[in-house]
Amino acid sequence: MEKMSADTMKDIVALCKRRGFIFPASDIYGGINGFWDYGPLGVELKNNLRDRWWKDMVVTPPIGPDGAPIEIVGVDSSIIQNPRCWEASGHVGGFNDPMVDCKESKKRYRADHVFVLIPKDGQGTSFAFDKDAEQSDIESRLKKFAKGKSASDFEKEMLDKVPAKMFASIIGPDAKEPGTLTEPRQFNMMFHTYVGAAAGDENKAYLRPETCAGIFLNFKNVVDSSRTRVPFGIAQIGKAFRNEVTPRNFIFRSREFEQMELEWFCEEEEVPMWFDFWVEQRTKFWEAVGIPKAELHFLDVAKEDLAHYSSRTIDVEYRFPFAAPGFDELEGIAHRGSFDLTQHEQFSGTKLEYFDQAANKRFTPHVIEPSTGLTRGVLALICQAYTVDESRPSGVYLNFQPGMAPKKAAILPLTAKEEHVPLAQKLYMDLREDFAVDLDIKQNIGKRYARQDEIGTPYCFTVDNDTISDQTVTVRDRNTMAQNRIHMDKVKEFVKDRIR
RNA sequence: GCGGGAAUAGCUCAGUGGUAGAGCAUCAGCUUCCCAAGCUGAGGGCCGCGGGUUCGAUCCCCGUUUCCCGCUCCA
Repeated sequence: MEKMSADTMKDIVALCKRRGFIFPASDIYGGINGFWDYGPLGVELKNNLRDRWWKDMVVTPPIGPDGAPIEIVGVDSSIIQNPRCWEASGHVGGFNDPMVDCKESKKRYRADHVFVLIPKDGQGTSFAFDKDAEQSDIESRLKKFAKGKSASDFEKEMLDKVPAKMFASIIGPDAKEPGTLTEPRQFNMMFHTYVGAAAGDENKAYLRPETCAGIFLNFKNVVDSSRTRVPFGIAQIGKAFRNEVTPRNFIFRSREFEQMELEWFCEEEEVPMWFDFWVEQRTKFWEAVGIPKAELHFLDVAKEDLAHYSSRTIDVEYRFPFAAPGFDELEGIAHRGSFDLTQHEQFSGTKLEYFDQAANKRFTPHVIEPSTGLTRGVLALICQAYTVDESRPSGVYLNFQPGMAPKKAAILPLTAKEEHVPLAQKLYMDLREDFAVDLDIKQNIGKRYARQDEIGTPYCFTVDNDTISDQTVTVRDRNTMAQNRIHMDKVKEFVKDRIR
């Protein structure tokens, strides 16, 4: 397989559009930044990955360390919730960073990460510094530009606390002239909307920036209604929305995306064991859907980079072509502690403790969260499958793991002759009861194989003259292009054996 | 949000101040017992959108949107 590069992305994007996997949203209007639509094959691929995740999590959850299957149930919560839930989660206050741009240095700063030295006498210019600036740098800069004043002549104030009218006299951290800093602008990652006809602050609501909140909000409902016992998990798949500053890299960072999240509730003492368990399980999942372990990277997120709620996070990263030879995040497995349940308990006034009847104790479970982007997963599958092969007519094929392929098989009469078509139709009608399959009658066989290669169909079953006499068809393998004969009655079993 | 580049058929791209082309794809027919995407033909674009200059703009200028690259950002 050819080495991945940033250029590969262009070819992948073109193929995705040409063959109906992914289109720009609002394409005929010129698109809209950060939004993408899934076409006929894209939606099949996405559903396959989604269904596989759901099956592995909710329908047939993994075997636990004690040898018994663990317990996971699903929910499907609303995208819009009571806005107070986002205050509890920290999204309203937490990701509302005021940003400042410098017109001179073209740099952007978080206003709460920059401090300003303001002259105590109110005269002359003020100096802005990054919060991590070295004391020696501060002094040398003052010596150079402060006209005889020293550090003791200044008051320190964070930039986001400085009134906007004073900005004209501030020299930015990387600037030489005063007045180049723009006024702080709020960058809130959450989309907001209004519930009801009248638009006003009192009915402002948010589109969820992640699906997990809907799980925590329903923790009590699930426990009360489903006979689940800690340890157990609640899974959810759904859309989430983030007003990304810069959507980039095709569907990798988009403003509307789809998540598959599991919140695993357990006792605090068992967290390390379950954490390792989930890292292993999730790795197996990605391998099973066609991502080799060699293309994955496990990043133990450094303490200083951890989200406020997490004491440990492992990012499962994939070698996306735009990141190669590096990696970018595909899934995050986070220990969220009891942060969410505690927060929602406080903000809602509803007890979210768990009562263990056997041990007769009451506690707030800790949470391990394997959270992955379904749409990022789709991109990873496409990138992984994309294989250049100059020797074949299509020049490229998609090497999907058969279970993930949008079409599991194509049924092709070798010619459009009367004898071949009815047999192919019969096989098609039989197979489509169980699998997504194509029946393609038109044009010569080479063209049809090439077309199936390009959309990643793993098997082509071809009806020829021998089929008429002995009911066998050829199976043509996408990756090897090799052919074998099997009986028509065995075709369904053949496919079934290979798609899991 | 900043800087740079790009925008012409579904895709990849040529092209010229006088209202457009190729290859592939799609469709029809032919051919073909298996990679021959071979042969013949057809459909398809007010050249991203809006302004300006000009007798006339796909081409020159400005704005805008989208995409790509680099920053920034990514709780």
